[in-house]
Amino acid sequence: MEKKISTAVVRRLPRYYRYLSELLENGIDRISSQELSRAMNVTASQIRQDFNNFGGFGQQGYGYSVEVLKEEIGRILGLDQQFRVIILGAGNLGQALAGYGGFARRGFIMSALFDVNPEKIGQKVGDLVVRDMKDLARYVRENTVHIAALTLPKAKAPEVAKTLTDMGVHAFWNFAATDLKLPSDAVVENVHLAESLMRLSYNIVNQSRDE
Amino acid sequence: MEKKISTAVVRRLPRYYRYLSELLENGIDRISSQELSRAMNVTASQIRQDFNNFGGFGQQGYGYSVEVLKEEIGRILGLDQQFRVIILGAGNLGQALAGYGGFARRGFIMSALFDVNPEKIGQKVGDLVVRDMKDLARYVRENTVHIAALTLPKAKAPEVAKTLTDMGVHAFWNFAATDLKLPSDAVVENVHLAESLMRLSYNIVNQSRDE
DNA sequence: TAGATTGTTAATCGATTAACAATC
DNA sequence: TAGATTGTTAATCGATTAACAATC
Repeated sequence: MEKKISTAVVRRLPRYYRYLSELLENGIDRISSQELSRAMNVTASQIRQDFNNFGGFGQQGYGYSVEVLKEEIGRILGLDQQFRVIILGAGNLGQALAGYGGFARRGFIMSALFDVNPEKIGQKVGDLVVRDMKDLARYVRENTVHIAALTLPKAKAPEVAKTLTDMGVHAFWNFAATDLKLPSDAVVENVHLAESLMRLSYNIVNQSRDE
Repeated sequence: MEKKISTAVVRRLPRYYRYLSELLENGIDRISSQELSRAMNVTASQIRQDFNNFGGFGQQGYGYSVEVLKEEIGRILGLDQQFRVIILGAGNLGQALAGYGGFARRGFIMSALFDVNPEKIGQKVGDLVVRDMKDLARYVRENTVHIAALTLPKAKAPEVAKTLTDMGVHAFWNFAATDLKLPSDAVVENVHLAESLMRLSYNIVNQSRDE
C-alpha cells in the first residue's frame, strides 16, 4: 500500500502544477529541482522529496521534463478526470463560481446552480439557469454529481449537506462559515474567506515580528 | 522581543475565534481546553500551547472565560481595528466581496470597487459604485486604504499590485491565480480557488489512502 | 568518461502531544 | 483543603533540509 501523503504536500501540489503550466506556456520544456526551487521559493530538496512521494519523475543528470511532470502531477490531482459540480446558493459567490470559466479547463464542470429565492429561480447565470432548491433531490437522482459547492448561509449549509450525503454526494467545497459534521467517507475542502481575511489582518498588525 | 508565531498557529486563530463567537451566541460563558478540544477536533494540549504563545488567558482549576478569550484572540487578529479595503476588479468575485456584509462586522470596510470596463463603471454593487480604474491613484492619495483585494485577471494583477505598493498600500488579499512579487514589507494573503478545488479532487481520487 | 542532477538516506528542525507542577 | 485545570517543561513525532551515492 502507498504511504500516506501529508496535507503539507497536497497543499503544494496545485502550486507546482500552476508553475509547470506557466513554464510550458513559456516554451520551457526542461527544469531542474534547483531552478524550480529558485522560481517557487521552496528548497530543491523539498521539491525532490515531494515528487518522490509518488515515484520519481525525473532523470538523473538531466532534471525534469516540464511536460511529463505537469502531466503526472495533474494525474495525481485527478485533473485527467471530469468532475461535475453543483452549486448550492446562487448568491454573489455562487454566481461567481458558476460564471468563472477557468474551472472547466481543469475538468470541473459547473453543471447546476440552486437557490431557494423565487426571484432568482429561472434567471440565467453564465450558461446555467438557477434551479429551485426543491428540485435538488430529483436532480441528484437523475444526474451525476461529484462535488457540491456550498455557497449558502451558514445556518442552511449543514442541512443541505446532510441531504446531499444521504443521496450519495460525498465531496464538498464549503464556503459557508461553519464546519460541517459529515460521515467519515465525506471529503471536504473549506474556503473560509472571513478567516482568510483575519489571517491577513493578523499579519498586518503583527508585521514587525517577522522583520 | 516576542517569540515568532508559526503560521500553523495563525491559521488556527480565526477558527478559535469563530468557535468562541458561536459559544457566546449560545450563551456559554466558560469553557475548558478539554471541552474546546472535543468541539474543535484538536488536542487540548495544542489549544493551551496556542493560547500561551500570547500569554495565558485562562485560570487554573476553572478554564477560560469565553468572552475574555474571544476578546483577546480578536485583539491579536486585529479585529479591534478597522481596515479599509478596496477591491480591484468588479467581476463576479469582486462583486461578491463587495456585497457580502459579514466582513464589516469584523472591522473590514469595503470602501471602493474599481474596474476598467466602461460598462461596469458607474454601476451600483451593494453600497458601492464601480469606479474607473484610472481614478485609482487619486483615490489612494485622498483616502486611507489598508488592504487591496485583487480580483482581477492574473495578467493584470502584478501591475496593479505594483502601482499600489508604490503608493504605500502594502497589504493584499490576492484572488488572482498568480504569486505576486512584492517588496518584503508587503503582506499577502492568497486565495487561490482553483488550487483549493484541485486539493478537493486530489482527496476524492485518493480517498482510499486515508481510510 | 566526466559532469550534472536525481532519488534516497540521514540529520536537523519545528510542531504536536504528553506529563505534571503550579495554582485557582 | 481537595479537585480541577491551566501554564509550561519534556518527550515524541513528523516535516524539512542536508548530504551523497546512484545513474543518466
